[in-house]
Amino acid sequence: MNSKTRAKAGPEVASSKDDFWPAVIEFTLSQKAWWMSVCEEFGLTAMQGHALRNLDPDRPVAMSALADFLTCDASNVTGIVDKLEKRGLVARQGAGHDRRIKMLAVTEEGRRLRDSMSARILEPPAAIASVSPADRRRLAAVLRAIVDERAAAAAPARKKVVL
Amino acid sequence: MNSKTRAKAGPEVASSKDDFWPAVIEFTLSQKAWWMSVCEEFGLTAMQGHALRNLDPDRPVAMSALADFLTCDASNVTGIVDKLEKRGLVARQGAGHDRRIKMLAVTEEGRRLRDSMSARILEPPAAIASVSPADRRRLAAVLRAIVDERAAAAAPARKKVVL
DNA sequence: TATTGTTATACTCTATAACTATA
DNA sequence: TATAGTTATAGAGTATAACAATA
Repeated sequence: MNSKTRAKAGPEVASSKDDFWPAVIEFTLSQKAWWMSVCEEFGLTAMQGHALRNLDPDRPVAMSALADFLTCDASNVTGIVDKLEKRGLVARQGAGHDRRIKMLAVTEEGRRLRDSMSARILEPPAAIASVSPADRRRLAAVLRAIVDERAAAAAPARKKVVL
Repeated sequence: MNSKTRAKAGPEVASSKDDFWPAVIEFTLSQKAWWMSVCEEFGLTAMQGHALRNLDPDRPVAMSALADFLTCDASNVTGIVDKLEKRGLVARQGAGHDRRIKMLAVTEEGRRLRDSMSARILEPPAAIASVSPADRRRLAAVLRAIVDERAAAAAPARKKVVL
């Protein structure tokens, strides 16, 4: 049921142009389901998966940085990290220079799970095999431009470090 | 912080190819935040927005069909529809031929809100303006192919009506 | 005073299981 | 028996507000 089955769609004008953005939106929805299923494979919820994905096995990450990445409140991160820590995937550590800050380190078990999940995520769908390198570059560029555009619109007063 | 800042990345092989899929994943995340903000504009949660989007102003939709679209349990849909109905955006109706089934009709107020939201959603980001019609067709086809592939993998024994 | 993270609280989303009413 | 939807319950995510420790 892809629907939008309008009885009569009226004059078929610029259909190829108008289909692009709807296709992008439809794509996004399918990705959500895909992400949940991937996380489920590893016994994680969607947010726990996002959190673990953002952590760095080589270098502890501050709670606040994780909250920033997940775009959710710090109090929320506390609960999410609690569950990851209870499962032994991450560990809270002091930051040393600033004792308010807590850094999140990935445990050995967490690293293994994270690596497995990364490999799983990066399995490209078969459907992109036929796409030429040029098209890949173009599509990737478009998607990144949209990301940047939306991010700029959503966070007008964010850090926005101008490297 | 796009990171993956590996100290030494080794031989830089096929970098343009390997960046494609990561770009797609990153895009998906930004879309989630975007969708939430759009729904918020209209006083809806993300799921309420999805539900309203799937309903048809011209033709009532069964609860079960909505559950299917949202890929969540029927008991969950009950609560989501409760809130939409309490706000006067949708109304439960009998199906006539099968009195177990409840159809969801969009109210006049619901239709207005839905139309506004649709218009808002279909505002294409400025970033896609530079993409040629030919590229749009190709890129849309890629995205739809991925959607179909993932849907087929996720729902092997689904209805899958072969129109 | 301001910041980092936690706790308390409340609401939404989520699934499972038990239930009602149909079929 | 099987199906459509509800209710009860419990776990997870979510934000706000109040708080402790630290800067």
